[in-house]
Amino acid sequence: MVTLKDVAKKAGVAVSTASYALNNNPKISETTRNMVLTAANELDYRPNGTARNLKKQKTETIGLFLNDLAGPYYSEIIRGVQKVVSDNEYDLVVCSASGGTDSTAYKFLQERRVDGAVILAPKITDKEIYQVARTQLPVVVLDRKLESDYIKYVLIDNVNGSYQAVTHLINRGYKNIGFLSGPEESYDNKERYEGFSRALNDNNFLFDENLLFKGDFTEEEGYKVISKFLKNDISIDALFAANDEMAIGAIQAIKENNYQIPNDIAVVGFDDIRLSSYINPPLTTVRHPKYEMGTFATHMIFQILQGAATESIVLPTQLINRESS
Amino acid sequence: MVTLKDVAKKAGVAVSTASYALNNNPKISETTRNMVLTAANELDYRPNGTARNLKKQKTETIGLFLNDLAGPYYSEIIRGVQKVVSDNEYDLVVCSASGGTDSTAYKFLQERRVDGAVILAPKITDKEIYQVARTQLPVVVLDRKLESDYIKYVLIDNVNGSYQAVTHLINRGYKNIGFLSGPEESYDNKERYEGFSRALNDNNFLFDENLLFKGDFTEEEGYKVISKFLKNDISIDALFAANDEMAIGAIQAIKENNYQIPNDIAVVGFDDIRLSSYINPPLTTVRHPKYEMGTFATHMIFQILQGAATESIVLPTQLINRESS
DNA sequence: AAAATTTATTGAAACGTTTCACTATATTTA
DNA sequence: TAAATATAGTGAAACGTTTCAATAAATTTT
Repeated sequence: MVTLKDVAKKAGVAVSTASYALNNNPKISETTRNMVLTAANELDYRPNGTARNLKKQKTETIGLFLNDLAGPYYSEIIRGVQKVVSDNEYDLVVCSASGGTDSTAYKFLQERRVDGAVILAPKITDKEIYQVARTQLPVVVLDRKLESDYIKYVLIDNVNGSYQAVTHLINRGYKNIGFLSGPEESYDNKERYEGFSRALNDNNFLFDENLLFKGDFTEEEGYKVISKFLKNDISIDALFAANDEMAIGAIQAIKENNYQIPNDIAVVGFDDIRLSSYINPPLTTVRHPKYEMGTFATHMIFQILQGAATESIVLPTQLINRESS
Repeated sequence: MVTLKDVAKKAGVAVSTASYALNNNPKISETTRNMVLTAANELDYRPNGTARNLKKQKTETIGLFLNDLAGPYYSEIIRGVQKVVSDNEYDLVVCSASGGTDSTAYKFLQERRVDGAVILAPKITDKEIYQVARTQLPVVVLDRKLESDYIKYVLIDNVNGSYQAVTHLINRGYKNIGFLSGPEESYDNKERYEGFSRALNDNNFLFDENLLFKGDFTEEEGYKVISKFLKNDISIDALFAANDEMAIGAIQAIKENNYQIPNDIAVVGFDDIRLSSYINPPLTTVRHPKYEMGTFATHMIFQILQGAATESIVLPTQLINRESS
């Protein structure tokens, strides 16, 4: 492994000179700089990032920590984060947060291997986030309402989004609206249920607890739960799913039971994932600005790193009317 | 920032003792270990990963370098890589390779911030890969045929896959088969074209150069190119697209021009992305084992790290027959 | 021509760990 | 009881950089 010391020796200068030369410090004369550069070239020298990071006490790297690296849902958020990180000439690493306290996410946060973090990973607890956040490690969360000097949030208006979706169903004349729920502890799920409830209340509907279906945000579970329900009963004429994945599973189940969508049963989802516009029938859903979540969140990280003030924000949603309702 | 020194001072022991204690070295007595542990707790000590990495000369981190972090195509590969990395109790970071020599991927490779790399990023040149690969940084490539002591590849049998797809079209009686191509310099594209050509040859078809459509692997471009073609001409009865994204764009174009799929024009894609089975009509395509690409590649990395022998491999593909052909 | 300033280079400390080689004490063996 | 061994803890070097403070040489100012 060739180090700066080797380069310096070969160039016949001090290590410090070599360092300055390679970093284009103006104190170094043109001639010595060239000597160092050629030496470095000939030896095929590569600076050691770890050593630099240790000395400089920063990594110029932002971490994006996700529960599931591969979720289709995240694509646009990743793009947004990537954009702002590169604009600031920082690096981005995306890490998994599954696996609790020995997840990569947790380690990277604890061990200061990033200078800032965008978190969309319910598995990381509030407590852990409070522990790691500080000036040199600002955190922006996308999956909960958490705030302190170094912690900000970027959320979407879940309540309003589902309120609109459900109101839309009511306006179209649907009477018995089911709720296909995500995991109970999920912040997004809770908020979406809240919007659902409020819309019912405001229209003097009362909610039949039997129409609350418990899913887990996966297509598979949406399919299973609704299949099972339709075997015995068909007391719903509309279904609001807490996310698109489950809505897509539900649609599958409904079609397999030979009900018409939206005539017999209407379906509305939440998220507007790519798939939603391609399925049959195309899914009515609540769109939210995923790319912007990424850009805003990352922008906030850099604001905090620079000591500037920032405010947490809640982004608006938009109902996308398609043929499933 | 509380360091090991602070912990040692508080516990009244030497720094080395504190280090041994925290790392559960058996040389340390139960009592001192506890003293150190309580001190660490009280001070809320977090070890500095960068310092440890520097000293240990390794990061226990594997990098997965992708052209586009957000591509839907990558999901399963990521899952596969993640699996094997966690099984080996290493960490995974996924980084973008867009941006050439100042991409994060390039920097991480150069600066030894990972101990091994899985690369699926045509933007990183062969030369760069040759430069960085070595015992302490084995590389497995998924997008080209590159090999040395520390570089292995995991590829899919592109030629055979498209050969089968095209043979399938011929067997069904299609006569005028177009090829919707990806970027010309893409390894995958070249191989897929090769399989296409061979299938035509072996069946004594000769290829009309006018039926070679130049796309870039995106849905949008597939749509545009085929739309334009269908405006003037309809001399094809089948289309083989070098990937599913373009096939999906083509299907859209064909439907908009009021041709029936597969009666007027059949379409076959390559990759079997999730969307392909949901669109209308469901897309016939060539499936390849993405998850396994990830697991095999990562497994090979660890083999090399442990000084064991490994062989590059080519994985088989499978024709998935759906209603678009 | 001496003093002051600028320019180019350097040695050494520091970043926060790990780990080798050593010492002091306690325990066992002959 | 002396010698040998085991146990528990320590000091210091090392990992590869960056950067401060110091110095030497060259240039400018008085």
